[in-house]
Amino acid sequence: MSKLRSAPTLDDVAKRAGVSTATVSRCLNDPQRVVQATRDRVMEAVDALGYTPNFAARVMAAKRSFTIGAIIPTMENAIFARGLQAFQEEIHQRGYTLLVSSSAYKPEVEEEQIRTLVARGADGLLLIGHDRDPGICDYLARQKVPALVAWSYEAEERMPSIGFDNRQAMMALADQVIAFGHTRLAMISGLSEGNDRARLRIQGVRDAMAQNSLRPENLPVIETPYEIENGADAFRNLMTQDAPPTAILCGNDVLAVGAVRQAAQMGLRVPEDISITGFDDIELAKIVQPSLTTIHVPHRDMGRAAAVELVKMIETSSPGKSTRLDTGIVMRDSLARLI
Amino acid sequence: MSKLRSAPTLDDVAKRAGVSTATVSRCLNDPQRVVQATRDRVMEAVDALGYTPNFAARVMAAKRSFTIGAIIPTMENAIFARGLQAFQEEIHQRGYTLLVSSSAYKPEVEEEQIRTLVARGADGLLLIGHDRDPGICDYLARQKVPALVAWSYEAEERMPSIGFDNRQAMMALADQVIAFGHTRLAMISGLSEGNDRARLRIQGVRDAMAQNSLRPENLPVIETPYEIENGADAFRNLMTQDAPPTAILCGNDVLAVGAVRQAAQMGLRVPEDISITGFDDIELAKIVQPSLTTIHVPHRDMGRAAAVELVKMIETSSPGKSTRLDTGIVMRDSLARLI
DNA sequence: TTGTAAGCGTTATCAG
DNA sequence: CTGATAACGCTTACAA
Repeated sequence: MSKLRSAPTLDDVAKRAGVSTATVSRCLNDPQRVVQATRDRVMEAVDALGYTPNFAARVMAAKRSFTIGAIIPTMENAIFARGLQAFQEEIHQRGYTLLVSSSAYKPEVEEEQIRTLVARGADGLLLIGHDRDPGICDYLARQKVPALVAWSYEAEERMPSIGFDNRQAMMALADQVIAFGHTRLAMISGLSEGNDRARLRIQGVRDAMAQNSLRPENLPVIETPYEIENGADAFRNLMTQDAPPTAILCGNDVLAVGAVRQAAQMGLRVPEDISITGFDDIELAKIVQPSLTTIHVPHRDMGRAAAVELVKMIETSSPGKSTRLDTGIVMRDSLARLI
Repeated sequence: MSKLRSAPTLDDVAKRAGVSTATVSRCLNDPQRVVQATRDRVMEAVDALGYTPNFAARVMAAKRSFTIGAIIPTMENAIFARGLQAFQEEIHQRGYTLLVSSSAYKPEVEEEQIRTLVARGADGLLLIGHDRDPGICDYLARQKVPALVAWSYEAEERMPSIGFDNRQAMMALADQVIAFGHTRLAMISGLSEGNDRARLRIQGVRDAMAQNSLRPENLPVIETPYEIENGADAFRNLMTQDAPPTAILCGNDVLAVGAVRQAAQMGLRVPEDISITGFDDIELAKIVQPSLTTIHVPHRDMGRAAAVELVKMIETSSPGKSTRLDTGIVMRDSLARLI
């Protein structure tokens, strides 16, 4: 009948300390509610036995997991790494643990992950971007699991968000490009379906063109997954057509790096022969040659702010409030001034 | 008494389908054990109610979580990203979910994470490298939680491992460097304390020197955390001494990239004035100029193999067997031939 | 301040 | 093939 070297339980600790399980539980969760003497005895028992509370049991009883789930489109490239790290540090400080999973940019995978995380008792969820099936928002509302959107800011959306204005950021950059005398623009974008960031960035370029009397409908746009190779392919594609562009705006730094490399491969000088811009300002942007003119995104600030807000939503049952962070243009070497 | 729009439970489903909870449970876990007719009725109820099983309850009852935990030193740079992604894909295919956390290269954090993951009912653990307190291995053994080490191969260690021979890989590279005529070597390493990969890579360089009649004790080694900036600082340090080296071997690509950038900053040409090598062959290695001569590590294969092995350990209670993967030297542009 | 005992939502063992 | 029912380990009223 003896549990052969299995994990010690509350009961074991209670017995060894000569108290009830309730008291042990209190010692662990709210130490002030038990007198010093018993507390000492209990704690002694706890680490004599090497006791660790069983998480599943705790979640079931408390209906609270101190776990926050995050679903990001990808872990492979660095886009989300830094912000997530900051998010993690911040919630950890507040006593929460982070569960990360990646959806590979697939809506149906994201949905499955959301359900999994909720079933696992996540107290709150961090999601990327606003584009998703309303049904899943209903689900979250019904389950009363607070969710916060990051990497995108949109006050009018149903879920609160912490991020930046993707359209406006890209519009500012395109504006700059045009101010430098470029009139033949092109764009290498991420897949815009189900990805509001990608969609809004394209829109930003178009809006800048319209504002500057260029014809947005003439903007060549290639949509492709965010991979270096794809950026390279798209670049070749764009440059081998008649009247190639003088400036290519890329949906993110990864695509831009691919474009820069392909340019070198084709014997084109950047930015003398062709200007290329990025978005995100990840580490790569500084390292590639020439270094990338790009949009700086405050990854760490965003992660931290998201953490603070989400924890607040969880702990006060507040609906959550949206915050818009600023981005800025980082001028480096991949954009040429024509005039 | 009505549960106001709370998550539906097994009981709710059972009632709606007019069966017992046991039957519903069986429908979900082992459908063959219940006849088509009832199964249909149950399934209808399941998705009419939008039922998702409560994970904590399931874990408690089944003592099985279909969760695998992985603790990696860092998520910030790309070193582990690719391998982990492959690992995740592979276990997901086998019905497991991955829980990732990062230890920031701190042994005490890793230990805490291990305990947390075990408390959460992880069925198995993926750990990086062999260097850790034996106490924690005892703990894992006592809890009967299988653990597998990756990124390092060492048949003699207590835990089974899937990885490569860090010493030998680095030795081969150093050998090549020496064969190219370099005699004044230096090394920029990661912090070797608690990091067997770093330690063994240093050893590899020393062994190659000894084998080639150079004096290993003369090798200048700077140990520093794996960050680009640190690689740059170390490089400056090394190059501003008397009789600077002609080749610097870096503990990984991140440090090497820092060194390359600092070289440019100091007006030194790579590889004409100074040769620099990396380790890992992450994406960065191809992008930096000049591209990095480095050690290629089969990240994805390693991740996949680790997944297969760990799941096997979990499902068959086998002790696990170690596998050594091959690495290779990738010759690019950052290493010069002197003779 | 501490103890008792009723859940929490599953799975699994028996019977039927 | 299906139904009761006893765990699983913890939290939390409620009592003492």
